[in-house]
Amino acid sequence: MPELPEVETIRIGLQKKIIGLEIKSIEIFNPKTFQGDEKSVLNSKVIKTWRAAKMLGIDLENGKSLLFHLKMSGQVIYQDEGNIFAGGHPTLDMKDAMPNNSTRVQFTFSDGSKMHFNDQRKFGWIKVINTDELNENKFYKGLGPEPLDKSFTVEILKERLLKHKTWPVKVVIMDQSTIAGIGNIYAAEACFDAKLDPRVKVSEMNDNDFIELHKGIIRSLNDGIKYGGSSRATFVNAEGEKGLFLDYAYVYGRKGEECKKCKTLIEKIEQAGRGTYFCPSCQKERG
DNA sequence: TTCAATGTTTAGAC
DNA sequence: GGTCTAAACATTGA
Repeated sequence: MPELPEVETIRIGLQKKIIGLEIKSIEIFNPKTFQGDEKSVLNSKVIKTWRAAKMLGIDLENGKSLLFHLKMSGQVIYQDEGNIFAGGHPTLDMKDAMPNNSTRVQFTFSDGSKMHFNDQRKFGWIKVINTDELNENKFYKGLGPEPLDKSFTVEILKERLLKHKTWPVKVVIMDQSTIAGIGNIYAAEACFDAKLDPRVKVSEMNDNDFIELHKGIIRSLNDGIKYGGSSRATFVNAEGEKGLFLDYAYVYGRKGEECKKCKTLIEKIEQAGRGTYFCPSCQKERG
């Protein structure tokens, strides 16, 4: 499940490869995945790549931009002479020949290299927009502050969270309009890191909780980037297999397993229709 | 066979 | 409008 760190890993990889290249052709295998006029992005140089929350952007010289959203099962796989670069949802077939049966869109660049947008569940999308109309994009417009930006301070976190005083902390940090880019996995991990019970309401948090949560969010996201960078960014062999992805998680997906810190069994509850994992001992509810 | 899983959008109820 | 719930999207695997 690609979240902010996975998308950032992809962006860093693409940045090194495609700046200055032109898209020569686009093959669309699943029409719903690609929105907009694909011809309008051909034969124009890539000038910039960027990321906002879990959205990836590629700006072109002709004033058009491509927006990507991987949703739950998207992957971006880039291939040039002898190299494969892949990021996103980890599956075994990532390292196989492309396109495969989850490939939805294929881009061919001016140097002959190819980029594939794979998406098992077809929830992800690619959109063509005018670069200067990005601010009108509904998703982009509604985003909260970037948690890895230097300007994201404890004060900002507190201010954003207090907009939803009655919400449980884990639910509120997943809300894209409150903070950008945190999904179910990192929300759970950030709470664990901050030793916060995910059910604690914002109104029940004290100053120390905000400080710890701020650290927890940044630490788990950075760990994710580090992890993505080291194990998936440039794999050429069997890396990218399922198990690797969540090996570093303390609580996510570990129901009934021992907490890595205190050996208490990890519990799972439901919050806002999503699974929440936590250690009942390390993450104590406030009194 | 049914159901949970994921991120986001959209719709509806209070 | 805030807040909450649920369905929808597509697919897989338990």
